[in-house]
Amino acid sequence: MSGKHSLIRSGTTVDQMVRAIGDRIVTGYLRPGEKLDETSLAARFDVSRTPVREALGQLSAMGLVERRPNRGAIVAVVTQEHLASMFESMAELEAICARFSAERMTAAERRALETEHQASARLVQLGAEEDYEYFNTEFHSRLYRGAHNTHIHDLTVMTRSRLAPFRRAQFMLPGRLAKSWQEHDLIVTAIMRGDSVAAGKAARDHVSIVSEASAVFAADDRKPIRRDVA
Amino acid sequence: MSGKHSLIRSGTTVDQMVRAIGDRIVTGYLRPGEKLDETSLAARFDVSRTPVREALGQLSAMGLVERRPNRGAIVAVVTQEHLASMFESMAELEAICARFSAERMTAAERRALETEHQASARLVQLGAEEDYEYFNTEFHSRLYRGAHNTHIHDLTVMTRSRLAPFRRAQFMLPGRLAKSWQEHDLIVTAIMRGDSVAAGKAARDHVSIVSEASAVFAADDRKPIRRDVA
DNA sequence: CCGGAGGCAATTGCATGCACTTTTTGCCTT
DNA sequence: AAGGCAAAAAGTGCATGCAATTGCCTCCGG
Repeated sequence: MSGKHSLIRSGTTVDQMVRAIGDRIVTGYLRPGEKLDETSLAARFDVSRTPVREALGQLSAMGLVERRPNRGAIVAVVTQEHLASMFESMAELEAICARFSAERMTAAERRALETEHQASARLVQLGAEEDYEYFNTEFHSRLYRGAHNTHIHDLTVMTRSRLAPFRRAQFMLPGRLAKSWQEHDLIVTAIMRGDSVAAGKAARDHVSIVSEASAVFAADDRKPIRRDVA
Repeated sequence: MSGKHSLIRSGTTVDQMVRAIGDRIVTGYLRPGEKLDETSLAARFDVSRTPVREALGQLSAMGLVERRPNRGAIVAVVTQEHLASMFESMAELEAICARFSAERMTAAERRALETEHQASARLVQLGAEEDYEYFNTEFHSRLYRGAHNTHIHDLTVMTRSRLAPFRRAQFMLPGRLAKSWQEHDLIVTAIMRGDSVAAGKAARDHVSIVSEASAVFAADDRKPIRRDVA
């Protein structure tokens, strides 16, 4: 949510805290279950506890942080079951975006999607994981925007960010890039010919496969939590 | 979001404020665009500004209020376009829930759904708007829970609450109760026979119709508030 | 009569302080 | 030595205070 605000280079300390802490969670620098001590965070960012508290409250409202009254906040811990439910939701949301994209993308949007997608083929050949990941993100963002529905866009982006910590691992899997590109290709092809049903299905399958890949890592990765905020 | 927390009879002042203010927004007591003055709210609920501020921050993260740095908070104003996008999203979300419900509801859940639905027929005959609305909410909640997917559940509940201010008006439309019941009946029937496609379609259509009904009211009803939002 | 500069009141943003809750530590008992 | 209890330490929750920003009002010049 708050889609428009996230673009703003906000001056308020609270928003900076939300972004700072949120980023660290989403990028996996802060791991699920890790304790978020108000005083330490305040010291770490050189602000008072108030903005940190407000930020934790907002992150809690977003689901990234879990707050136990009087007992502090921790990075939200997701159970296997909840993780699965998020991936399943993600698949459905992406399916909706792809379906709507197939029906509603403007000519310019279709062109841009296809162009960028074709360009990314080069990155697959080179095995440029990092760069491909960037294109991958951009690719999916195009689908979300192409749906021309701000609320679905917000829900999807939000869900995606909550899944982010569990997705990074997948790229270590060998052959993943080529597979991903082919799946994208199915989606693009369907969208280009305006086949909303096929686009939806292709997008859903794409996420499902990512989900399976990530689930493997989610299983073990979770034990060694205790770690201090630097 | 924060699905589990919302059930807790939370002792913390901030959560009480979130519920108090959030309820007033959702029920339409506070209208979109209305100014939310920290000091007044603090005085009104007899707490200091701090919990009010935190509550406003969280509500802002949820999208119920809009916050302009240094310029105060207002109840979120939704444009016609955004409203439409939320209704469309709602239709898709409900479709997903109905689809999953058709596939996954336990025997007990199906039984309860059908029983309650049949019981509500009586309320239609009586024209008991208020009571029917309660059943209606319960009916939809059953669908969300029946999907057995906590994240979809959260997204749906959240979207529903944001639409709440725009839905109340629809019940003034004559014949609405009977129509609503018949649409519910289509959904229930499809779910009972495990027809996920039909259930999804019926649910989507149901919301779409509500959407059209509400749009009428959204059009005029909203002017006299103070629309200084860009 | 209109438009803009300056100042004032109102309001927000953040820091600090204090009370209360939880957790830890150390001692005593068994 | 293990368990339990109590006091201290740590950390959270909320109130209050002060600086900073905004919006308004006035007054002046054109």
